[in-house]
Amino acid sequence: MSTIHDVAKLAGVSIATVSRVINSPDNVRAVTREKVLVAMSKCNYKYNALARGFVTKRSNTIGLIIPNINNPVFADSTLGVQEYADRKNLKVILGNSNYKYAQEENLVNVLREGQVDGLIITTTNIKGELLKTLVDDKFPFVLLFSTVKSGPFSAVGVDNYRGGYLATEHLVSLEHKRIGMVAGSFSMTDRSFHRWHGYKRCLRDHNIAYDKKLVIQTDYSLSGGCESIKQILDQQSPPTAVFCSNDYIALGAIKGAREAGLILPEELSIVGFDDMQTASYMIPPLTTIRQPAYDMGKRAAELLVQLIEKKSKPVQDMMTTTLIVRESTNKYVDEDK
Amino acid sequence: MSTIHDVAKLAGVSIATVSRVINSPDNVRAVTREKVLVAMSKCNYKYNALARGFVTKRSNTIGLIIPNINNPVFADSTLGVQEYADRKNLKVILGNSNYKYAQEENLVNVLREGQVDGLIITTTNIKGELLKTLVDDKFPFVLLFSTVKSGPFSAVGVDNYRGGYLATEHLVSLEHKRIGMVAGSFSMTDRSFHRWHGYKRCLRDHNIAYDKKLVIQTDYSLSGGCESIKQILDQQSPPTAVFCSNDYIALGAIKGAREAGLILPEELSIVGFDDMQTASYMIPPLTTIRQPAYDMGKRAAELLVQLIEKKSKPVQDMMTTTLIVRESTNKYVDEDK
DNA sequence: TATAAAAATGTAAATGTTTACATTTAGAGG
DNA sequence: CCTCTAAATGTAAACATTTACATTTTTATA
Repeated sequence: MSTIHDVAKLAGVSIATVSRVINSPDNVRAVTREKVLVAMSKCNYKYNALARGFVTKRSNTIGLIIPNINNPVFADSTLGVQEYADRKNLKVILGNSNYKYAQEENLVNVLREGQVDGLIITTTNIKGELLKTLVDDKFPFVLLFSTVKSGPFSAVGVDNYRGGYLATEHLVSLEHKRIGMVAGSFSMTDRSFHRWHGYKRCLRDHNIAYDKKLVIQTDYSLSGGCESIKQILDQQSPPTAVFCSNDYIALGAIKGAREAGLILPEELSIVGFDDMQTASYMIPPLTTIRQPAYDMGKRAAELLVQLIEKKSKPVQDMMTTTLIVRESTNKYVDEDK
Repeated sequence: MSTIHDVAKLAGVSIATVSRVINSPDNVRAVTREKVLVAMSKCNYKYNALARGFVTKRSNTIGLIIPNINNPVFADSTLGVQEYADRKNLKVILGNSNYKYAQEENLVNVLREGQVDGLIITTTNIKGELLKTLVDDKFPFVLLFSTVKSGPFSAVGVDNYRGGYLATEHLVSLEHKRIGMVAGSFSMTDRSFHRWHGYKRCLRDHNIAYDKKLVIQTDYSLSGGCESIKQILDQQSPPTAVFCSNDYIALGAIKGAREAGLILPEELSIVGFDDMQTASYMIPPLTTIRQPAYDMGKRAAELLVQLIEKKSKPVQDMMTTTLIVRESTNKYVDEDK
């Protein structure tokens, strides 16, 4: 492996000049630059980014921690992060926490060892020590799919409370009275928790009594959604509509409902959350609360870069959710009539 | 930021000893180790992985290049790679080529600058200069979702020809005579190409004439599948069964077929390829050719580590595909009867 | 207790860049 | 052709580790 020294010798210049043609070619005379370039290809020079990182204290790499790349909404946000990172010539290291806080801590610690200039974290535990430590150490990071509107760090998210409210309101407007919810476990993320509060509040605003038998917590998985809906459905007076914490759970729930013998959406309306890419390809196409995952990822990356370059104070960016009405929800029909 | 030197001074030992408690703690006496550990936490020492990488010429990071993280099958394989990488304390840098060879080249070049100890590549162009260069430079890499059974590099894949054959055979066994194919563009990957050959061969073996009007190439997207199936269906004698290059396309195709007014699977049978996680949650649940994406990712990572540690010669690992019969395929019914 | 062997620790060089500062060169204006 | 200024280039230190080798300490054995 040839180094900058070999190139310098071959080209008859100093190593500083070689370094300059790499980093600021405009500061070297055209003839010299040419000489160096020729020498470089002659000795098959490969730039050593590790050495550069060592001296500049920059790896030009950022870390992205998400719960699970299998969930399309996280895949979308990842794509957004990458898009912006590419533009800035940053690499992105991806880690899955699998909704486990311990795993999240572990990832952060590993990545912080100088491997990464900053972090984008979709956290599972907003209250954890982890974030405090990062703040204390002034380590650049931004929260993605954040639930907080203010704080000593940058964040991009969405008003989950409002999203939950919106979803429920849609169901109410379709004259449903018994509206259930399949919620992602509150212990796993508080996003689900806020959506649940929006759901409850909306019921109250419309004088519908909250019935805890219609709410179930599950893990963020297809099978979780499938099992849970069956449980909810299997009781005295089952719901006629269900709000699912996210589309992924909704996909499972639709399958579960069908397996329980229901016809959708006539006998059961379902609303999801996220608007993942395949939502409109589901049968029935899923009515859902859209959050702009791709844009959120992109924005998070942008904020992170600003932080790294110390160009800005922490910023919290809350994007808007929108109700996308498709065909998984239906006006309530009273079968007794 | 404190360094190994600060720790050494504080603990009253040499820097070599500090280095040893980090890298091979068993080689230092318990009392000394304790002293060092205490000193470390006292001055809030943070290990500098960049400096280590610089001297050891190892970043403990591998690169993973896939076409698109949005396709669940690539998400699955990514998870497999990460699982093994975690076990070996390796980080993984993820890059999306978006099925563009130029983007793939670019990613490889960036990552090779000493940032990465090895690469796992799901290539879009098996014939490209890229692989040759990597081989020439003896840079450790393994091909994932490879189509080649031998060569001067490690690879893990699946017999796509056989997979295509299997899928078609299933349709033939259901007595279909007009069997179409929605293929991913051959120029994008040769996996699709091989599946198509398997399809053709199977038709021939069963004395069914190949009709090129029943085959269409599209990009690997949901909308691609949706549009293409409509096109195929919209002709004189449309197919009664269609083999889709992958599940992602199949998901689009199912939507397209429905929009064209067909009832599935009675009026049109569809077979996919991949068996992505959501395949069994589709309506109808998708009959497909399973390839073990997660295991393939894991195996690829394993082979890469062996290559990096120079423990092995290149190995090609071909895993088996299996037909998973669900409900998107149906026995052919002749409506004229 | 003396000695040899093994274990623990220390010393110093090496790694491939960037960069502040110093020096040289080129070009402009008289 | 000289002087001055600006641009180009060179010099050398710094970065935080690892590691081969040397030295010291500990342990085991006679």
